[in-house]
Amino acid sequence: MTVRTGPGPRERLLTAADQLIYSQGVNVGVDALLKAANVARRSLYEHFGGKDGLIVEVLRSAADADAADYRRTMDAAGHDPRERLLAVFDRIGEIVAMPGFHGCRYLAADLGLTDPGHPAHEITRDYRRQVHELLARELTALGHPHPDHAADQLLILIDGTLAVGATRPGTNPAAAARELAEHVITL
Amino acid sequence: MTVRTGPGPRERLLTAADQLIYSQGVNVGVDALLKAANVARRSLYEHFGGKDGLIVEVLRSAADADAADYRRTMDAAGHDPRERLLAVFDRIGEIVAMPGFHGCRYLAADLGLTDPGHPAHEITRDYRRQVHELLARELTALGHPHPDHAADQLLILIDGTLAVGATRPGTNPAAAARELAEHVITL
DNA sequence: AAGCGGGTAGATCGATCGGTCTATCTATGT
DNA sequence: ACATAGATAGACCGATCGATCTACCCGCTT
Repeated sequence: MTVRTGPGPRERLLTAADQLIYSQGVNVGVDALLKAANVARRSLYEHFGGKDGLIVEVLRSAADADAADYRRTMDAAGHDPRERLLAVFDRIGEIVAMPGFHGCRYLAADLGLTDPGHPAHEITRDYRRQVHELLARELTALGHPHPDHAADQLLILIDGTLAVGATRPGTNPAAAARELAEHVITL
Repeated sequence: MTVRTGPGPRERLLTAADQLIYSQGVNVGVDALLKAANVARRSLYEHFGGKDGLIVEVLRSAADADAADYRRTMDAAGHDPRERLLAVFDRIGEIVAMPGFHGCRYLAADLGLTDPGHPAHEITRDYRRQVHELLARELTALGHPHPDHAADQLLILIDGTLAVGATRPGTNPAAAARELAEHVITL
């Protein structure tokens, strides 16, 4: 039959760890993760080799989801590269306003994992490169003279918005960043 | 005589913790802090009441020092508000380029201390308010129509620069941010 | 000389950390 | 019917966490 079978331990661990690691930081205890996922201790080490492996996999799938979210956001904004880029900042405005938001999870992971050799850093680096390329592509389509440089600037605005959104609640950093993004785009 | 007496245990703990907490994160062990400061265990609890008290005091003194650094940077740039504001981004460029830099310590503290009630959050919040006011004052002197809003934007650029400087080594985010800062100022 | 406050050194506490282990249960395939 | 793979529950490991405690030592005042 193989029906009515809910998500397996690997899936449950990933989704539970995704939420718990973001809300509690990368230093959450293994016990808390297992309890939240309702998974046996052994399953964690079978599927991920350890806590670090789980962290890496959580970040990887989150990065895929977030990159897809950006793509979806841009596609929903039509074909004009200007609109597609500005839509990203509108979307970030929504993200920052979501309850429970408290900063960029990738920056949090990088800051929380002291060891520079931790494999999680590669994931976050790749994710940023991916977003940068996403932005640069639109800027190129826009005919921007320096798409790479402009993408750098948009990335600064994005990271700044996420940081300010986490640390200065009540303000609307996404709207302020969007204005600057318009200036970056308009050239 | 009371001479030739080096810094006391409180001073040593503060300076050692300042470096160690930034380089290792707020989760450094108490043992590591004591060892780095060459201080008896008891002294920590006598002077700061515990690890949390030490963290708070470290952040407070660091915030004072950083705010003073911003003021000094602006004063060294002369009296023109434009020059004074742009000098901040040049200074941030230096900071980001310093060996061992790996992000804004205040954001790292906020992200590392999960408990929203931790007293350290008040310190970081006050620091940001302080910087915001510093920027807004110059913008007002510049005759900017919306100094508060512009200060918000400069703060986004600053936080974004620090984040990108930490996560995308090799790039020069301060220079890119400075261009956008010029646009914010020029109105 | 005596007393005292501030400092050091280090044992010790219970809790928790990440990780390994054994034992048991269950569903599947043959 | 039986064997096997995958999952669970939970004991257990050494290490480390933050914090408390005792014992000692030094320099100062009186």
